[in-house]
Amino acid sequence: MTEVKLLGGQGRGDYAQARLAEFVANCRRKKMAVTPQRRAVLRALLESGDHPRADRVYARVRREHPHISLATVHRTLERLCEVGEARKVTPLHETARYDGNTRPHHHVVCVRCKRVEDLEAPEFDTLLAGRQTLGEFHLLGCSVEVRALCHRCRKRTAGRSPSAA
Amino acid sequence: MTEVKLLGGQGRGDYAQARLAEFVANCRRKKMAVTPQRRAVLRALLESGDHPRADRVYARVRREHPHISLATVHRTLERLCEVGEARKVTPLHETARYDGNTRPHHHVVCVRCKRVEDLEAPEFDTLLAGRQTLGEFHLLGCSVEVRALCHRCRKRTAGRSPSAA
DNA sequence: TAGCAGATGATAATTATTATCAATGACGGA
DNA sequence: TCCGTCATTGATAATAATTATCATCTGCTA
Repeated sequence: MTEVKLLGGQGRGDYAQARLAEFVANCRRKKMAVTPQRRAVLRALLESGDHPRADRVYARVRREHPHISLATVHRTLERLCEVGEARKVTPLHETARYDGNTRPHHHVVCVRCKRVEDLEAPEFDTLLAGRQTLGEFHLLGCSVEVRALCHRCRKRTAGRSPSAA
Repeated sequence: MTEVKLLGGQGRGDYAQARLAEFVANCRRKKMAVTPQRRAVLRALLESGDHPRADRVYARVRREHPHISLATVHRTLERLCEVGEARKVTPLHETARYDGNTRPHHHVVCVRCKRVEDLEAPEFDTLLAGRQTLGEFHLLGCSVEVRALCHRCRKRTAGRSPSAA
């Protein structure tokens, strides 16, 4: 059986404090303004151990910051992802794509042009194969999305590291 | 190096014909009406080897079927996924979720309530570790989404197999 | 501390998807 | 083969999430 570990919502307390301090330092380094709104959005994100949608973050930030705009929350979350302070748990293509191939398979997605190709990689499936459950979860299967740059996009892309990592 | 294989757009010609015949048979078995629209949508999906969005499918279907409604295309694609004739290449939660945890990790998502938990599974990453490219793709990393049922949802869910597989 | 580039708030616009509902047509039974 | 029923369709309105716009404001460097 392979090593897989569920992580509890560990984004609380000290961790949040440390990350917030790091964030300020990183902003200074990157010449990115440290505004109260940005701090508040990141704090709200770190304090909610789950994976909130923008509107949940908005609701939480408003408790301390009643004047913040929803647009700012959206913008800030995107910004945080760009600079590597957060991750967006969504596929690279925002809108639904459909696939007529019903055999089990995974996908490679170009992070730039969002082109999707099918990928056969039975290894991925075998990793969970022996396992029925994980903590309180009853496992059904898994989908792997391999992030990549296609040939064409690679030629045109300068280094903008964290957003793709 | 592990066995991973890119699949070309193999959804053409004979394959489409066979799948279409199967589809009709499956509909009969499941008492689901076989309408020209449904046939056309599935054919369009099979004929486009890529992973089209609903609007692309709509555009293609309209060439033969100028009166079809966009709503029907959306409905039909969803329906096809429900009965296992197609797959939706999108996370289970439609709207963006954000994650303040910047360590590399994956996710478990409950297919019913869409709850997301972090998952540490280095094994997944090692599978691609030795590999720089895959066909014309330059690899960057991968995200695994493990589909599961959380404890609470499991208790309330009757068997509706294909949509979750 | 002044000035400016970048950030914000308010709001409009856009985009994808779903809901509504009357009209239609697929399909099992006569 | 025809008929009645009920799922499906088309047209359109509604919803929901996100992005664009733009005037105003504010961190930050000099």
